[in-house]
Amino acid sequence: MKSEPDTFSIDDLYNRPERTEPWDGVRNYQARNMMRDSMKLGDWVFFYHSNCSEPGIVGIMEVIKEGYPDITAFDPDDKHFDPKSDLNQPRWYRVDVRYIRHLSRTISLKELKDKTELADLALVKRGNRLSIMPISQWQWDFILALA
DNA sequence: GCCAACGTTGGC
DNA sequence: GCCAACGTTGGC
Repeated sequence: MKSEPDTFSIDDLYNRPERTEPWDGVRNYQARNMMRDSMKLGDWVFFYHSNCSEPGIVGIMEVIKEGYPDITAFDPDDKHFDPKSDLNQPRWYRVDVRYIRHLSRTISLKELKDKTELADLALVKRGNRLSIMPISQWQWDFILALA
């Protein structure tokens, strides 16, 4: 899962009550589908810092609540308000995540791109702007071993 | 700040 | 259903 550290960093997550945060404001259907359908209680997730001086994976968090309607879509004062999201048929979903730990160092995007073993990782594929992407167990283990 | 690579919108 | 225009993402 990506986040811009200027907006919400892994340190921000660490400092939240219960070190927990609803991952709201996502307004992309593919990312929505993953939160609504694929991410399961207890799943571990890499926290990725995007749009910053050193983009890369910085830590690990855990899904502590599976997909449920993102109520920020119903709030006209919210930055991510979507008038087309119906209360009875919500368009957007979110999951809750909890901080697990920082990695011992940032695994930079550059380093991930340089590993031929990770050629199939969605994150390093050209033009991929999705803020939530799948990862295989094998890829997960490989990346963790780099830290 | 630039710009490539998207995703969305809306006229037709 | 097509596609041009527009907005956003995010690396660099």
